[in-house]
Amino acid sequence: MSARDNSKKVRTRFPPSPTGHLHLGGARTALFNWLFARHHKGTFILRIEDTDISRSRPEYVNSIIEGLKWLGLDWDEGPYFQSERLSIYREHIERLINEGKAYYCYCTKEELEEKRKAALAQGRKPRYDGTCRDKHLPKKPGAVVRFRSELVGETVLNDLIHGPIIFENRELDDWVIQRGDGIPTYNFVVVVDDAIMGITHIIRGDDHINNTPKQLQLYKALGYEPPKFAHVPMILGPDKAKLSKRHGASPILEYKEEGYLPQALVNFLARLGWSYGDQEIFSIEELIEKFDISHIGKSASIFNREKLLWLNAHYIKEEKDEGLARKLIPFLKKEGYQVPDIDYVKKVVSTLKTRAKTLSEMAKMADFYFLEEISYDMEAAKKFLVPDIKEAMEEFIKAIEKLSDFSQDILENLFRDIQKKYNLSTRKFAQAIRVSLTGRTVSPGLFEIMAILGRERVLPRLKRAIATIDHV
RNA sequence: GGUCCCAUCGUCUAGUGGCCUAGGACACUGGCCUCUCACGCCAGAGACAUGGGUUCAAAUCCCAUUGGGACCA
Repeated sequence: MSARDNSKKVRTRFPPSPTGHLHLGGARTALFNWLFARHHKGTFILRIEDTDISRSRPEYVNSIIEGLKWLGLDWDEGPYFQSERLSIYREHIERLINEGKAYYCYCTKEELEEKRKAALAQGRKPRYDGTCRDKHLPKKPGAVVRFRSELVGETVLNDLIHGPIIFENRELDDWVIQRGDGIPTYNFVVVVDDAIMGITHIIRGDDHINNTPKQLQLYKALGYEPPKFAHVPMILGPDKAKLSKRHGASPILEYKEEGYLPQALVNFLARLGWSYGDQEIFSIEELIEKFDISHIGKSASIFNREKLLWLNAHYIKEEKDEGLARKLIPFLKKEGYQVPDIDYVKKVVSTLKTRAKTLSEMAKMADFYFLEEISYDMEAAKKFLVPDIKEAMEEFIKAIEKLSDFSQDILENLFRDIQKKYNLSTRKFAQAIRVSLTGRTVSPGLFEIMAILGRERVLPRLKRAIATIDHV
């Protein structure tokens, strides 16, 4: 068969269950699988694990897909839906039963609960006692199907990240592979799908390590060759507990809303658990080229928003004005500004890109470029819009009115001359103008602001500032 | 409770027995640049969980302890 050929070509998968949005942990798992597949020129598969019908929601499927797309993680096959593959699972269950590798079990929940308590009371381990194991019971509504797991020996998982992990078979009990309602269980379905889809490498969270021996025994019973496993450490919150909402583990798409760039997130996620010497910044191409499982660490990592922010700032600085302007426009609109043409936004962006860490932050900083009438920060106005600068301001205005060329250099020369003439400190005069134009004491360079705003917006603001001097 | 995993600066990490007086990055502190802020540049502080081994030599190998996490119930 072609199984041998297939074993050469890498096939990975990302199998989210649509019971929630795509979060950081899932996104990183997806990224690692994607990178591994791309690195080896293999195939990346998307599979939606929606067998839990009660908790699965179509809107989560959409959200996950959109999240992956935004990050740029494209898949070559799928999305497959497990809910459409139930007959495949049923066939496999029947096969196992016929071969005596699985059996129907009539034990009720209550009975099992009692046995569990009894075992616990006697200091024994609470595991299935094998009541129905050798009864060869026929199918019956409500009966579960259990896997006949091995009683002796050991199952070893040769993990690509952790090395060999040995499990004593006697620690495993006859676990349920199909519930009373006829729905196969997670550990069963995963194995069947991965085997049928020819998955060669499973990269997943190390919270699955303890599931693996069960799955390994199932591969064996089913006669499929198991894939290679790489169990990646988890991402924890700042309190070292499993990452949850209150840690900022918001859905991936929320990062988009907050003005993060996908490259930043990808770079951040890649470096969380994986490293390449001292390198911190990686383009997608570089990640594909350099990614390997052997440099994935073993210990859990904590989500560190500061570093994400730094990376985002980095990619904002790196992005071309044109592209950045396009990305910024939705954020400007969200702030309620009237947005003129893209050329104007491009200029705005060029002055803000070293100052903002996110696009939404940038939009907020940009208010004075778009608002018709700015509002003063009262402290700033009180401090800098003072009588001392009034005359100089008036002369500055007059000079500007006469200017034929409203460019940065000209404006700066003019500013210097007047500042000297009136013996004002650069700081004092500049801050007065800054407050006049932006309402604040912090902004991009004065003269670039003026050149962008243009004379028609600069003059009224300066005049208004003079008028307020007497009132503040 | 049982099983399993993990352990280097606050955080992400480099490190695969001698190159380690432990390197880089974020954050932090100081300085330079400067019209403010930011960017940039320079400098600084800051870690091998503990205890035993093994070895001429251990962050690195082994064992125990402690601490964290996950899975199964």
